[in-house]
Amino acid sequence: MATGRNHRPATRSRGIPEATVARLPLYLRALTALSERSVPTVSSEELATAAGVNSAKLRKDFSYLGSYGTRGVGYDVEYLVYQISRELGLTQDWPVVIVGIGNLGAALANYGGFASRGFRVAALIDADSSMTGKQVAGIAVQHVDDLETIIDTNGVSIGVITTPGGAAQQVCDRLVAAGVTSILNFAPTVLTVPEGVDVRKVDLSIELQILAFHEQRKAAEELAQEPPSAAGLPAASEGRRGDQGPDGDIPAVMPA
Amino acid sequence: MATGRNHRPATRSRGIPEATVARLPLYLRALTALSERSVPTVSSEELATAAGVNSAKLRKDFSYLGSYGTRGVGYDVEYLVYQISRELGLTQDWPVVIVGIGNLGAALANYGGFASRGFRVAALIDADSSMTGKQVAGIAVQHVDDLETIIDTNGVSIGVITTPGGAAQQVCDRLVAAGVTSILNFAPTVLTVPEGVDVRKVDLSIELQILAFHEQRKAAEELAQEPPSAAGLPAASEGRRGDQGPDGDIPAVMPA
DNA sequence: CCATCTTTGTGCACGCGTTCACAAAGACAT
DNA sequence: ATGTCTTTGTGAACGCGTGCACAAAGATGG
Repeated sequence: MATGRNHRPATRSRGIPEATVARLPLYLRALTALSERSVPTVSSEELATAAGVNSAKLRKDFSYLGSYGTRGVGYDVEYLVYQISRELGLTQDWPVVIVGIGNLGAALANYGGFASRGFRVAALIDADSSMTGKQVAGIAVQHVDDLETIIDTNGVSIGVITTPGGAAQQVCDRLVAAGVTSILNFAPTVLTVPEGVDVRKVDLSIELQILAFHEQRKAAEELAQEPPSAAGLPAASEGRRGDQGPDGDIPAVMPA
Repeated sequence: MATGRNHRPATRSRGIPEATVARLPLYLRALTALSERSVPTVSSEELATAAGVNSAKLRKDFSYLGSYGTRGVGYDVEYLVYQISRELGLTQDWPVVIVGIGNLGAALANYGGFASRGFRVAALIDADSSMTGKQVAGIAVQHVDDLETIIDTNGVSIGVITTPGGAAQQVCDRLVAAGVTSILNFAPTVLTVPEGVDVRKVDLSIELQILAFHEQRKAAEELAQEPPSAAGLPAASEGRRGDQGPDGDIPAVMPA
């Protein structure tokens, strides 16, 4: 995603593989839970199951950060929490703006998981004038006209876009021009940004479509395994699928 | 993310690589846009830029579905829309339940991108009795006590969890027991499910943490390259420059 | 101090996904 | 028909991520 031009070959940021970075927050959450239960140390095996990953993978991930474990014992929970937090940059304050205060924007504004991890909602911005001044999650919504000023005075470098698809690119451009260098995009649009700006995309409908694919596949498999019971229409159309259908193609069939 | 035991070995569902499946919805969206503009055919190069990917990758992706293009011309838009829709199982109706009608649940219920792609919100479910009967997105919220009945009578196989983290596993268990085999989880929890159930996770705070990591890295690099000038506030970046942003794109959204 | 036991850290092999680069296929003009 | 031009489809190479399996490191007990 991101730029319209092609990207570099899966950059390894400072030696830490992207895949590992993506898992660090997962470990952090599991560790935080342990910390709250005052558990002093944890083995790679335990932590791995808590985070839902393979223990070898976890150890390798940690090895990129340095050697923070003790053989025969495990990892010191508090120390690891600190190290991962530091690595992810969560020891500092990240002011964030949310643009587009519909249901989703409001949901994010209310989401507790942010504040607890160094993210502070600095401002809520919407294009609808009738929203301006309204309180959402205890914060007054501001008008999009003031976007640049807001970014500037708050030193915001991370922006969240929850506008309709049509407005996203335009908002993105303004955010970037105002100095934002990281964008979390919830709009169903491919954003084009200049070099040096990071974009991450969360697309609700895409996730569902991927699930549907697997769901369909499961249904088809089940049907195929089933004995010659009356599976829907018995007689069956003659050789359907005239030309297309990559070979062993099982047409769509609904389960449930 | 499922834990029970590990899942099929990164299964290539029916020969189509996971990575490709994850991109199909992206292509579909771009194609739909073209279709609405009555564009008859499109080349791999054009479609690739519209979808934000590499053209070679796109062609290879399509090659898994079969040979639907015409050399020297490109792909027939309408035909491709149909083929991908069919492949993803979007030609059929998928009833979906959303459990946990807070801000996020409401946002999803209102999200237009669902209905247009074969997904139908069959029911909204919440544990709070005072919510029961309330209309959200034109649908009456039902109580979680009736969860099993709702799943059963509507033939639901896909569930969306937007509850607080604490309730997620419990809800998940009930959904699965009632017959749901695909779950989209927005709660910040690692779900454990039996074999054969797919879970995809969307974690808002994880996405932000990944952005923070890269943001911090960019700031650090800039600082390192900068002459010993006072670099002001760490967060408020200023000097835009043609550096490289990481783009190896590993979504925090994981397959089960 | 030595033996044993636990758990980390990592070398290695394997497989998936990406990308390049090009031959084959078809369109189109002459 | 024949030649030229465009664009697909794919063989092959490469790089990243994963997981196994084990040696090294430290804890613990006698």
